[in-house]
Amino acid sequence: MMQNELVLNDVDKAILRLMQDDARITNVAISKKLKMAPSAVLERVRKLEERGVIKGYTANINPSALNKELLAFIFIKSADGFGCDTSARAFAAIPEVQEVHNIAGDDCYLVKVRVANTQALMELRRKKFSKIANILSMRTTIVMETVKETQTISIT
Amino acid sequence: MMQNELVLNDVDKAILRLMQDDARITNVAISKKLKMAPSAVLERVRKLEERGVIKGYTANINPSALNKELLAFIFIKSADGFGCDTSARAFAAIPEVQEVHNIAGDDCYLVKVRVANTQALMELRRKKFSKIANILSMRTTIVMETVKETQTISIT
DNA sequence: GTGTAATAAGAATATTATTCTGCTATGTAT
DNA sequence: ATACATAGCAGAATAATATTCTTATTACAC
Repeated sequence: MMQNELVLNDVDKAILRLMQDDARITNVAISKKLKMAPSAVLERVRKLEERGVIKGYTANINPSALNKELLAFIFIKSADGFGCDTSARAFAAIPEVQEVHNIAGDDCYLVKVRVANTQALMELRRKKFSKIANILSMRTTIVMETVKETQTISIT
Repeated sequence: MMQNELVLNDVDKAILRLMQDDARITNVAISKKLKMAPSAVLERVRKLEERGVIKGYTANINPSALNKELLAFIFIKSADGFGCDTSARAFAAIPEVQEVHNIAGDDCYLVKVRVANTQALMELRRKKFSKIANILSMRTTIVMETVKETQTISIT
């Protein structure tokens, strides 16, 4: 039998902690920290990838280096029916859109976007969002300062 | 002279694109795609790291594998004075908090949290947030479905 | 021209990744 | 209890990669 599809043991968690902290850590480094053989670590990492526990690896780039210093959240009311995420997919297809969430309470979406400046934000709204059907209203909130921004999940 | 502190050329951008897409890509693989020597790529990657263009590398972990399936945004009004981010730092120190933004318009914070379920969210509010001084009010918005969630920046 | 700095290639070496084999523990069916 | 299958890990051998160092080239300032 196998029922370990969803179960992570302590070794898995330790690996995830290390790779979440530094995705470019070597297998050898992991194996030393965990006092295991590199081959055993490799096997576990592969299984974590195969099982979809690890979805991928990303480099975190400084937004200002790419002249993308303006972060904003846009609340969008849409005429999409229940279970229909047509406009959500359209939002997601825009490169400047980092996140699209269907939020409770107001039958609307919360969209996180990152652009160069307020002018670019205006252009994004006019040229990209305005083309998307079903949008009833948009409310934009601009971020003045970001104190913390990670995707890190606390592994206990 | 050197004024390249902030300037990225096409090679840099190509490297960033590749590493943003897959942070565990090898130097050799990058060098083949870019038709360069591995040593040259390595030198550029190191400089990107040193200059802070690349802030780090992260493994993207499936939240449901870690039983963190509830995402929520909390809008917090605080009595912090201007330029004072005492409570923001307190928010950032909480492991379940993934993002803390100082947003315009309502002298308040937008905090993104990831927890197991609604019960855990309640506990987080009671045990962690309620201890933080200066909080005037909190409004929580629960995410029902996430259509897109990345930190990826479009590199043009 | 001359010097300097940045950039990249190439070769040599160190380190790591990967594969494969075998061992052990665990659980299951007979 | 015995036999069998499976998961997990270690160890060794080999393939691949990372890293260092040297050299060449270019661009640019003086």
